[in-house]
Amino acid sequence: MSAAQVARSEWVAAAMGALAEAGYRRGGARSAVVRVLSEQPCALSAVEIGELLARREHEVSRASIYRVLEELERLGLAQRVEVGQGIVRHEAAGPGAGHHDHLLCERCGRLQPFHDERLERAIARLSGGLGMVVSEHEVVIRGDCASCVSVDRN
Amino acid sequence: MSAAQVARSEWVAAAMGALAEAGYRRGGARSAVVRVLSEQPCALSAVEIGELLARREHEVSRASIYRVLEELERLGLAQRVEVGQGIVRHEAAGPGAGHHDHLLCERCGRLQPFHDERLERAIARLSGGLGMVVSEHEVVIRGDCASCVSVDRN
DNA sequence: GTTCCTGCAAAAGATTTGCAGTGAC
DNA sequence: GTCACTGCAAATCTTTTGCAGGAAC
Repeated sequence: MSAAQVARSEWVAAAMGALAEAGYRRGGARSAVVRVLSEQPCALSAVEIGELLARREHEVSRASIYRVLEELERLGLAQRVEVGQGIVRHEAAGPGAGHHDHLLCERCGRLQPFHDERLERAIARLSGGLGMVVSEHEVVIRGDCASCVSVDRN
Repeated sequence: MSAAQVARSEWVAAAMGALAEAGYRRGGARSAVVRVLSEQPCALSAVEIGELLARREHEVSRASIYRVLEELERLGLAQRVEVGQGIVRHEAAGPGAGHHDHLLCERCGRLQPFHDERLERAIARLSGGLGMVVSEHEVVIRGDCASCVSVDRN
């Protein structure tokens, strides 16, 4: 099991624990959404989550997906990532989920995670002086990804 | 006239020029939207732009606002800022508009601009090594703003 | 006069809500 | 047995599109 997989299974445990502690019971839709989120490298839209679930486990209603995502976000276990096309994407967040930021290709729409220590330090330092209780941050870098640019050259 | 106001009027001129150069004529809705954007310190939603215009100039149809914003974004004169509630906000961007990043209060929903040189440098340095042609970036820091926190203390 | 710009109305999506049945505890 | 969870259908809201009249050039 890779380090990332271990971290992800820790996130599943943490998420289920936090949900239980908040008085939620563990219905099928809820754990299915948690499981799907834990396996993704990057953010998914509610529709994509629904499609994945339909394909790999069993159909879960769109409304339930939205409700579960809302709960997870309220508890700080998931994070909204809003980037392009008016669609909201969601990904695992909080303890065990591993923070990352995002690269968005403006041509193909692909969203990729990345991480940079220097950037994180700059934000941490900055956060101290804002007069605001900072809970999280998000960086989106937009441009044309390598594969789109190389297609262009042909 | 303050430095910011000068910059903003430069942006209006640049935007109108770029639009003209791209073959657009100057209809009422288009210049009204450009003017409203130029006066705002931070991003507005299409609905908010419509309300401001209705109050201060004259009613502009929602569809036209969306069309103008789309043109401006295609020309790099405006930028989408997507942050919470599935609503897309828009703000002036490009030459004369002054880049800034965003602070979002998760309690009151207020969006404020901020700028930090160290952060910009970290992102510029990072962008070089991504294997991607970077066109812009956006940083959103979320948390509870000073006024919301002080309300809490009372 | 031609071509572009706008507003209106309808359409298309995404997200939320109300309600009744089912399942967890 | 009670209360929470889920699915379904309807409602809401934002954004997009088609079309006809009006305005810029």
